[in-house]
Amino acid sequence: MPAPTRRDRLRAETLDEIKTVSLSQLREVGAAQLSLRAVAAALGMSPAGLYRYFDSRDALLTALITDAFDRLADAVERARDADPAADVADRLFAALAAYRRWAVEHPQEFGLIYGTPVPGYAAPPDGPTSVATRRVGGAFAPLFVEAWQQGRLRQPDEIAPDPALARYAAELHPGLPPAVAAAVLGVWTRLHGLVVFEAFGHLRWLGHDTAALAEQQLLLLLAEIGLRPGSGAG
Amino acid sequence: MPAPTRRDRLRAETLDEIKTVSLSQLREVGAAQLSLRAVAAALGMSPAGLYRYFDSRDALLTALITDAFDRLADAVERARDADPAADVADRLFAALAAYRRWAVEHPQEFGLIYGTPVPGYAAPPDGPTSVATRRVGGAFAPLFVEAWQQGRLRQPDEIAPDPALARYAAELHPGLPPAVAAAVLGVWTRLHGLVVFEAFGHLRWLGHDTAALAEQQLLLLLAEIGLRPGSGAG
DNA sequence: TCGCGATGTAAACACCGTTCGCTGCTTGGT
DNA sequence: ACCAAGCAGCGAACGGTGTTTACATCGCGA
Repeated sequence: MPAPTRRDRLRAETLDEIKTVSLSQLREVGAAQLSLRAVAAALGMSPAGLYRYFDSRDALLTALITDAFDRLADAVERARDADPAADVADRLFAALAAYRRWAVEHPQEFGLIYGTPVPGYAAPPDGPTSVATRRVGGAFAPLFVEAWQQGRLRQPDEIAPDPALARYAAELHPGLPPAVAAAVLGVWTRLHGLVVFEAFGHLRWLGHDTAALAEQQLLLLLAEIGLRPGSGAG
Repeated sequence: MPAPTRRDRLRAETLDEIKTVSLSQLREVGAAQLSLRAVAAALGMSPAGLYRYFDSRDALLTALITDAFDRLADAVERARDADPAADVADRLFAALAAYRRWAVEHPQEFGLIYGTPVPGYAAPPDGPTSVATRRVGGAFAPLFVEAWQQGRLRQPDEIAPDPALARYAAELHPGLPPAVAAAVLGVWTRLHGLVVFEAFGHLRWLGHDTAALAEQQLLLLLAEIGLRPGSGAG
């Protein structure tokens, strides 16, 4: 591994600058209105110069997407591990709340990663976005495994065997029952529905402050799998 | 009310044609890539001509949005009322499944109405999109009221009082407990999370056929409020 | 020091949404 | 039956976009 030359360093800096400026533009005007020419102008560059760093506007957006995914996953993991000694129910609640909080505070970035997909485009299963998606889900999973190991995970009476679910369970933890994997998926998707509605403004007709409502829903979500935060060991 | 003149009829027909062509373009290339010039060309019109029917591209998209909302609500209501004599649990399952099915079969339209919002734009509370949103939610609500009246709705032990929730409950049915309103909102948002993930391809890493998984999740969703479809009166 | 590849630029291309001024045609009233 | 008014539609243009191309310039390894 050769020492990074001066030019390499400059290139890395410029690349970072481009992403920083693009991100701030994204936050202001949204992904749809993000303009390469405006980004270039803010950098004091010509529009064509950007093409030395990104093949296309889509490539730039893809980079922003994976970065945003990472920040979301970071936020969740940080909340999850803030108090490692806390009860697993409290840690899971903190993780869910962090997911919601990040989305509400960064609606543009959340929309970028979880919003309307481009019709023709299918993310390659090994591509950066797929990896990042699984990382977010993976941030929740250990807590479910832990709660299951403690015998505190309420599981549905019957669960039809599903190959995809079985594969996912095995991937999460050896010997993990598919029902636990279903719980991970279930809580994640349900959390996501609430968060999407709130972050995208589809709950605004309910009232301006939906934070209390959201927290209530999160508690109900956990109660359904038998976990009750804030009660020592609920 | 004067009889519609010939010009009125032609105008209505053209307006319909514009929306039809736009919709098919939307389904092909997505909302972001929908081009007025392409729509005009497909109609054998000049681009400027479209402006006699819609003030702007956004106005056209708004019309498409409200139409899509209506079709979604139609699909849900049709499934709900397909067998009015059926048990309420079965009818609710049918309604939820219709919501999912419509989204999966029309991802572009679903994305249009529930996807990434425009950053500056806030839908006016009395605007057509807000009305349409509530109509979709309103399609589910009567079933919850019915199940509650039959005493078959499992309610969470405790539910913190929330003014927005209380207002919503009163709006749905006089004397309805806020907990039931919370159930409506809860089931709706959770269903939505599952559907968004599936329709937007965020579950594709799980496997290609997520239909079985989705149906399973719907059943779990209903089980959580005490309803079990397909069992006479579960 | 030379030469090459990387960096950046200006100009152009094709497309976009939108506006403006104009031509006909439909319509309601005389 | 005719005429003025309004509506539908058009071509041309404007300012914007992403992207490509040909050309200059600079940093670096040989």
